[in-house]
Amino acid sequence: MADIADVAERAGVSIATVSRALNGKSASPETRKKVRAAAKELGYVVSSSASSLASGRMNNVGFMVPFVDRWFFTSVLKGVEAVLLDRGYDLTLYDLQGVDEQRGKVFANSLRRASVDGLIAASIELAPDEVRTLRDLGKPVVSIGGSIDGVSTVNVDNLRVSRLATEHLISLGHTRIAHVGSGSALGSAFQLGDTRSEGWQSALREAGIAADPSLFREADFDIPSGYQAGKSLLAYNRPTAIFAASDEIAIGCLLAARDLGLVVPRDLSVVGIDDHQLAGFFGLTTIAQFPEEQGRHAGQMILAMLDQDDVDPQHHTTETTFIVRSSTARPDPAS
Amino acid sequence: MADIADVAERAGVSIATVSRALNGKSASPETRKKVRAAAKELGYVVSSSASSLASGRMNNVGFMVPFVDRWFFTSVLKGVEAVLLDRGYDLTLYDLQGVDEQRGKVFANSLRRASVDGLIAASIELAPDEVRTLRDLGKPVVSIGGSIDGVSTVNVDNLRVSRLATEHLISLGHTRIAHVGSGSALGSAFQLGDTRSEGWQSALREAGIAADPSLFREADFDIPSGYQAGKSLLAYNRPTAIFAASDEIAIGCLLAARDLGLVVPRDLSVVGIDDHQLAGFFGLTTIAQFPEEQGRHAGQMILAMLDQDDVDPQHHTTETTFIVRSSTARPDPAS
DNA sequence: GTGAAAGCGCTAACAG
DNA sequence: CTGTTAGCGCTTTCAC
Repeated sequence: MADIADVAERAGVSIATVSRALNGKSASPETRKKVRAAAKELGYVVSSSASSLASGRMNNVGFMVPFVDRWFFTSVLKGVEAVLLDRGYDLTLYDLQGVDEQRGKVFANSLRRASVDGLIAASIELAPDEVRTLRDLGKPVVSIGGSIDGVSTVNVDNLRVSRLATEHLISLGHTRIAHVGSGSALGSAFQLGDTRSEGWQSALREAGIAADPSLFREADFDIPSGYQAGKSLLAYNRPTAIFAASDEIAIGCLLAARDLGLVVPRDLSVVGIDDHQLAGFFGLTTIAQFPEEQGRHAGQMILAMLDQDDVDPQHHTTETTFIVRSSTARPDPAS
Repeated sequence: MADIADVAERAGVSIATVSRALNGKSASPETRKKVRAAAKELGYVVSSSASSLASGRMNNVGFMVPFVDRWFFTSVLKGVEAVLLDRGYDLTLYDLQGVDEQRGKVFANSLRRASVDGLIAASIELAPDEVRTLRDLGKPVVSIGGSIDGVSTVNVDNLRVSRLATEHLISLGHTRIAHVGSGSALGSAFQLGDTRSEGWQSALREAGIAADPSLFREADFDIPSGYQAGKSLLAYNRPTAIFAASDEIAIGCLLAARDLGLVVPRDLSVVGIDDHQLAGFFGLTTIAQFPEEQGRHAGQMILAMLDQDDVDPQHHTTETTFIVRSSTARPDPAS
């Protein structure tokens, strides 16, 4: 591998000049041309470790998620990656695989080892000392889908969204409205769904309807889990409507209803959150939350923080869109 | 940040000893204990760039995919990540986002910059000179879902699998058997589906059935695209069976059939490949190919190559399982 | 705008 | 088993 000295020799300039010319620092146009040519001829590429060691910049951003194989996270990832690649940054993925304890490992192994310039955490509750470590290291953090003290965030207004969804069902005349979302299990370490449960409860309360605890089910944010929850919810003394904390859960409920011989929306109304790729195929009424857009925004935020250090924490709320399809209707008076 | 010298001083040993003690090289148990203690007290963590610069090891493996938001790739990713995290390796994600030209960029920006120790490429056709560059750099490569000259591979026997799927339909008595898969568009740069088309053709040929070109449709490997293809295939002069190159395509076809008022499997049989999470819900007959397992295997392969350099290219074929559900049956004699 | 030189923090011979 | 000593390849003052 050709190194910077080879390029310098070939271009007839000093090592320092090569470094500057290649990094867009002060250098005469003419020198720059010579250097570029020499570099190309030699097939020279900087050594990232040498460059990082000398400069302290890694050109790499970490992205931490509780799961990679969920639509929401994959979509966010896509948005983040698009922005980063475009700016020549690499993306290091930390997939916690649903095991919160992995977080400590990742911190010890990678983050503190300073192998990334910053961190984007999606639906993850970082511990205060982790945040402090990162700040002391001068590494910006942006959190998606959850707020962490003193950290920039990209979010949707989850409380509002879940109230909206619930109110939609109420306004159609439903009173037995169930909710499938995440409880404490994942919810605490991974900031997933508690706020949505609150929205459900508060909307019901304001409508003068008591939130029936027997109409709540916990579920992971995927289709099989939504299916289980749906089956259990619809087996006996069933609700006329379900507010699911995600489209994947909602689709699971729809499939459960189908398998139980229920007709949607006649026997059951279902509303989700996301606007998942499949939502349209199932006629699912939902609230779109554009995760890819959230990812792009988070990516831009962190790049901005990298460019000009110490920016104050920013907070961005992504807009949502209510999409009414055919999975919700007035309750059947006959039933 | 405390550095290695601080630890050395505190432990009362030399810098070199600290390095060795912490890296599991020769060091007396007692020294090791002292050093560990000192490191912990100071909150010391190696600088990855310094360590990499000196050792040439990055502790990082690149993972390249044409898309992140497809079930297959997400599943593979999950498997790879599990193995790597477990061994303390980081994973750098290169998401080409369906744009093959991104590959060149990634090569220039990251791979040659030597920021990874090796590369796992899923369904990607690396150019010969790219492979050569990597080999010259001493960086192992493993390819998943496609074979590249002189590179280790993890694969399923795509030809066999697609023949199997087609033969299943033939054995049920179908003769108008359509295929939805990938054509040349993505197929060439991203090794996705051409082999599966071949399997379809050859199985038909051997059964003495002419593969009708009008019964072939190209599709991306996702549900919406499968839906489009299905709609177009089933609109007019329709086949009695469809072999889809992936479950997502197959599910798209199933949804298209549903929307056209067709009853599966009475009016139409559909078989896919994957055993996608949703396959069971749709009663889809399919051939399971365990992508997560493929990912784990690829991860182990590359770790092995990293441990003992210059191993000969290995080739691993993952087993598949035929799963018959309710989306396939004998053609309806009435139609 | 350009060159010389001092590290960045660690690992890997090499002696002992 | 441990200390000494070279670098690893680049960026960045500091002079000029």
